[in-house]
Amino acid sequence: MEYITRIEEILLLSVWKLQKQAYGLAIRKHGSQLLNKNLSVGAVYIPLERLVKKGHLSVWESEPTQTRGGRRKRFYQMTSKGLAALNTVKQMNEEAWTGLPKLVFEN
Amino acid sequence: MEYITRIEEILLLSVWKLQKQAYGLAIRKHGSQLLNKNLSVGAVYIPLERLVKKGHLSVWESEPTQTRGGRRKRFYQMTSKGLAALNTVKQMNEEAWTGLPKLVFEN
DNA sequence: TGATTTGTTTTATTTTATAAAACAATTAAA
DNA sequence: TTTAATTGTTTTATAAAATAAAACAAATCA
Repeated sequence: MEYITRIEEILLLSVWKLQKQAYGLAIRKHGSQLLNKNLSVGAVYIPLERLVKKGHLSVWESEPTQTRGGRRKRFYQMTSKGLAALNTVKQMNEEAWTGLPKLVFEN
Repeated sequence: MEYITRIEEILLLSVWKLQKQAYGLAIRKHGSQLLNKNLSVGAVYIPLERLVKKGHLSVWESEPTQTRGGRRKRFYQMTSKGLAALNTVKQMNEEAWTGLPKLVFEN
């Protein structure tokens, strides 16, 4: 079983969250918020296209809209394979975190 | 805030789980079980040393033991910085997973 | 003393992540 | 109607991370 990287998980979660609004820059914004860190443009588009290539996402392009700079957008959509990968990583995480000694912090 | 990679998370979780038994090969075995995938030796030792360098883990070397092949071991131990990083990734994950549309699978 | 076992380190390569710049197409403003 | 601003994607060049495989090391067993 191949596992997905952290950025792939973030992007899949973002696409799933944004549903019909999941295009590059929106995904970038959402992912940056999740990570609390400004993702660069390339840091988003490149793994997004990799996810498409691997079959975790599918893609369709919209028409331009009549707002300033409203170019066509490249929308991403989860595939069942993508959903399955997200589910796998979730289960893996839950498993990894069970039965652990508590984390204790002395600030 | 820098975030840790998936393999770093797995390794930190393994070290924390194994407590006083956390040396290279044991970590490799535990991490492989978590990922359900055979991690190669390099896939473990290299990021482990990176975690040491970054201050998430500390290290001490044991004496050899009187069992066959019982060489000295290089034991890893969580630092407070490592615990904090684990905690951060946990919170990030919980946040990312809340308020999401349910994952539904049609098998 | 040679084989086996357990362990770490090194090397070479592929994959991923990233920043930054380039490119494109739209509307707003001068 | 030309120029500027805006929103968006693609490309490029580089650094960092992941990985497999081989090399190396030191112990006991037969």
